[in-house]
Amino acid sequence: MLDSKFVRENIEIIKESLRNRNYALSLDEFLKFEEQRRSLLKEAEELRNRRNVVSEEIGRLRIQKQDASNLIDEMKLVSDKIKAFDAQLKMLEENTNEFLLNMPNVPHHSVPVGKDETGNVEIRRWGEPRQFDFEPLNHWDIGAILDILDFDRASKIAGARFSLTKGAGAKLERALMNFMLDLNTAKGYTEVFPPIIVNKESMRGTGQLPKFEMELFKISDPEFYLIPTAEVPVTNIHRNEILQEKELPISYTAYTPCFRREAGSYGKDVRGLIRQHQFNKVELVKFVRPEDSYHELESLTNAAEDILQKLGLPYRVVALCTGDIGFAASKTYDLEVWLPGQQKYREISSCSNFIDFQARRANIRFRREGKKGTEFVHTLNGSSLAIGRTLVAILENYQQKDGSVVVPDALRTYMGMEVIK
RNA sequence: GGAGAGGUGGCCGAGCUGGUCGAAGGCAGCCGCCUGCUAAGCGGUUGUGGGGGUAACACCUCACCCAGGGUUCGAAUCCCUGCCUCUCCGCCA
Repeated sequence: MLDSKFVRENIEIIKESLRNRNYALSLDEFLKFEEQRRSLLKEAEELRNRRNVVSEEIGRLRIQKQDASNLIDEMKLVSDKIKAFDAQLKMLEENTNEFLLNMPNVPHHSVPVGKDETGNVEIRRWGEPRQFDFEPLNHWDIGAILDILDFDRASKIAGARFSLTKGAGAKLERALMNFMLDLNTAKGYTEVFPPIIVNKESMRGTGQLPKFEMELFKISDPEFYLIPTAEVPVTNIHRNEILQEKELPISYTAYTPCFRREAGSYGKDVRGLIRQHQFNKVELVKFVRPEDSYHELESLTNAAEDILQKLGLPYRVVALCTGDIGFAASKTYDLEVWLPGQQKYREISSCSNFIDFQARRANIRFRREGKKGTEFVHTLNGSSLAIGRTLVAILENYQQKDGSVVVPDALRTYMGMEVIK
């Protein structure tokens, strides 16, 4: 969420941001309501002040056993007026708040301007796509040959866009989680295992609600949501807290299942593991001082890249442009892994700096050493990595002519085998 | 699922027969004094958010005693709803 004062005082910046993000939001109504709200607030507060002063006087008179009925009558009227003001204020506040909750973050000046994913900019590449002396297969074909992926039965159990891993496939999934968590904790990230069902406040805190309800699985009675990413529960660990400067940066890593409706992606990636309603992911989350956040974004992105490098998977780093960047993010790098089955780089991680956008929604602040008052922290997160897609990348990149798959060196102790066949 | 207790400032803890309560007292923190150092002791001070104000402070004001409603001239205190915590019984991985 943006600061309403910031919006009021920086209309041009906001307008440009909305234009670059392809958002058709009019600020005029917001500014009008904001103006009304502030002038009403002032009047209402003056009346409250009057009531406070006179009520005290009434108390004094009663102790002295003097008559205060005329003052009480007057205050009845004042109280009625206050109620009327409050009702109006409440409406205006709901309007402006609703507006702010639906307003996206302002992209950092280093974010390339562009209208969709074609405007994204490649920053660097690592690794060379392997040259095959045979026609590389898709991961679902490899999975079928090795009998480690079973989509038919998964759809019987749950439905479309669910998967079932089996044998070495299931073990590979577990090996990847452990490998990633071990690597992350060795870098100083604290491992947490949070709830994967959360309340509305948490979803609002990180920005999924109110705007993206359609993308979430919801449980009613009682009302809960399944998390679409560990970002939600982990960032909300510190909701409504004031942290000490010396505690920062706080770094967490978490493995969780993730659940997404994938509404509106009907034609996309219908086969295979790429786009599932349920998938596993290891996430990195950081809480940092404002002046450190862009530097920390680089460090967090490097941590995610390190996993790909240790697995020997070729990838590239892409800076998302203003038209493709997420609602809450001020800057995002996507990591895209090479998939021989598709002859394409596909997203496997997304690392973002949210600056104070989530912190303001979730009310996560910190106090500077020796200074009065509080400031919002900056929050960041990134996948390290999406497990299912990593499994896809391994199957496709390490496949052999005979249909077997070589286990990357880094995973052999976790897998207890060198080849899946 | 049944029965009960409770949620107050960084922490502990009073207030809860409605008024002078942003809230006693203690601890912790900060500033100063004192003893040759340390400890103890003495004095002062220390919440968050909004609005106004200032060059910036100061300052003025409103709100906040789990959350949301209600009663009242006035609510931390009374009433209702929700959430959470704890104890006992039952049930269960």
